[in-house]
Amino acid sequence: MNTPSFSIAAVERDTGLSKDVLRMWERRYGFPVPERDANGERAYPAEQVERLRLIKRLMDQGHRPGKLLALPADALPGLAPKHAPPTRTQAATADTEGLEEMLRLIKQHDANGYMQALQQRLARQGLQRFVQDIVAPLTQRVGEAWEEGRFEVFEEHLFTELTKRVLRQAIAVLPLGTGKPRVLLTSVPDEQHILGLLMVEALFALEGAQCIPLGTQMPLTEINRATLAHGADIVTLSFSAAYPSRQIPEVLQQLRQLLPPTVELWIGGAGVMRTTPPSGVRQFFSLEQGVQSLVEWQRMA
Amino acid sequence: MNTPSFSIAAVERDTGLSKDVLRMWERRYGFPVPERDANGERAYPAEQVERLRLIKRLMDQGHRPGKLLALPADALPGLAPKHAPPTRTQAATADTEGLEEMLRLIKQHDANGYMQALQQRLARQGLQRFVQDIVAPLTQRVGEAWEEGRFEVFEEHLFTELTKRVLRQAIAVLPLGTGKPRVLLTSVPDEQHILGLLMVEALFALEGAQCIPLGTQMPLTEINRATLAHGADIVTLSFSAAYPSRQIPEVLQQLRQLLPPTVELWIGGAGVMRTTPPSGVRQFFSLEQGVQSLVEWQRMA
DNA sequence: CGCCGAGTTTTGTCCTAGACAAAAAGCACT
DNA sequence: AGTGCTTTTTGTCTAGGACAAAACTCGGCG
Repeated sequence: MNTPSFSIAAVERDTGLSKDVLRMWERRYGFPVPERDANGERAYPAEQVERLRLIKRLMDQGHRPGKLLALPADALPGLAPKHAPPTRTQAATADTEGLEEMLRLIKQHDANGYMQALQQRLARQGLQRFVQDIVAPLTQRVGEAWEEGRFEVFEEHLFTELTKRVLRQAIAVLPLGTGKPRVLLTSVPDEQHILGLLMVEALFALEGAQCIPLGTQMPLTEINRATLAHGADIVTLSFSAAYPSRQIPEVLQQLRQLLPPTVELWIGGAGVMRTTPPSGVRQFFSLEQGVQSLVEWQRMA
Repeated sequence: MNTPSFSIAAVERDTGLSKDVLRMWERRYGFPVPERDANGERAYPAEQVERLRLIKRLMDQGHRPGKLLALPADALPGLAPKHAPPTRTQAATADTEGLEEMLRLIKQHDANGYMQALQQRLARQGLQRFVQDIVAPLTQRVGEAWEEGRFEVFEEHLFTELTKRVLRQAIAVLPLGTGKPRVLLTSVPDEQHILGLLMVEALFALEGAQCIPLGTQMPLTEINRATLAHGADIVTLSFSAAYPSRQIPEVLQQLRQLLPPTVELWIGGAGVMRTTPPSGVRQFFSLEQGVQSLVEWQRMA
């Protein structure tokens, strides 16, 4: 046979759909219907995995599983995003043509060209405006492009990796923060996106805050330990659009319960737009809002 | 009640033990024995989660679950690592005292001091020796320290995050690679450690290779697409010691089957030390070995 | 004394199938 | 167009059973 087949664990890895869900769908909707290997275990042909991947992407855009699974395979690629297109509030000030040009560089896999374009803009505009006018809108556009199927996963990865580099580099050369609020920046397990946190870190560091970057995927109990060990005043988490939003309230409540009450818990990112946080948790819808809160905090102290 | 309790999903998140395993252990060994909430679902008290976390760490050191679960809770912390202490082959040339000093900085949570120490050494020694004599041994020591319980998870995260920055920064200022082998660097899903890949990238870039860094956690089918899109000659993966070694052969075989036969597949990292790779996959036990192979490749072409 | 092969135990993952709660959608009624 | 209620949809949890692969143990042989 020429088409390799995937175990249920492999499909979970590649599509992000849990084993439970895969089995449930098979039972309920009659798709996917994997073959069985010699041990009676599911063996998914590559073609079904591909279709599952597509279904997952459409679900992330607001489509419902029941509808998608009932649809024939060839009807899927034509579907448009379902939830309202994201607001483009910042478009007025942004250099739209320049942004599109940079997206084009990524799309052409021109890593060097993209890096140069970034560096150039950083040098010209300074870090603050670079973050707000370039990186943030770019990230948003890449997210949209991915949702619409115009970007491959690996193109998004390349974009993320290169952009992270420039941001980290820019942060590294800032004068070391020694100022008032000590801010711990991280994300919870299963949330691996860090670009948003880096943007926040850049802006916070510019305001003189002392940032403690812990990377992604910290277990909640470890976030608490780190908070105590570093004497942090604020814990900032980021949730991307890809994070399962149903889990957010539980996670936040749990963490809020673990942390000392005097420590503030701030959250932001595309993933928190559609949820209301539990009490004692502060939610941000934009970078500007976060910076404003930081400045307020500093004035209060 | 003052001790928050964890759902089975939360325990999976925080300990890394799968739901299946948690239920299995309960059935077989009588631990953990969670309480039940109103719906009859498991609710793990914080104390049991803590014990599970400890058990997991000891398992990663080579202890067997059956033994650990039979042991009383207070006997666990005293256990020593089981598998032979890693070889310290490079110790001869390394500046042992300096390394220990840097570890101490991390242990004291002195992020700024650690960054300065790193930058200083990078400037003094140059990138190549910095990677080989400082970053690689440091990473190894942090791994050992973590295994022995001398490092907390969040300390390891801080170390990783700060070290990544310096490395990325150093790579960013290298002359842009345009040379012969195009090398794609990434890791498979569930493998989030990237420090090893960054070290490889630094050394490869110094040899004039053109590196395409895609970050971590690429689905296998996406690795293949990226390879084709970028026209890569070599795909390099890294497996950390934390990666479940039982899954490595399957993953490699799958990927080898997906990739065009002309594309080489190179793997390295602490996770591959104890496994034999399938045919068509090249395994590296040290950074030097990787660089040597790259140079050979260049001579052949 | 060390090494190798066979047998035994340990251990994780997969399987089926049912139950239920939370979220989303539909709908009636201001 | 909004608001509150009912129904449908959907994911996660539960239970125990089966099995294969890995790890350990032990006997025999060089």
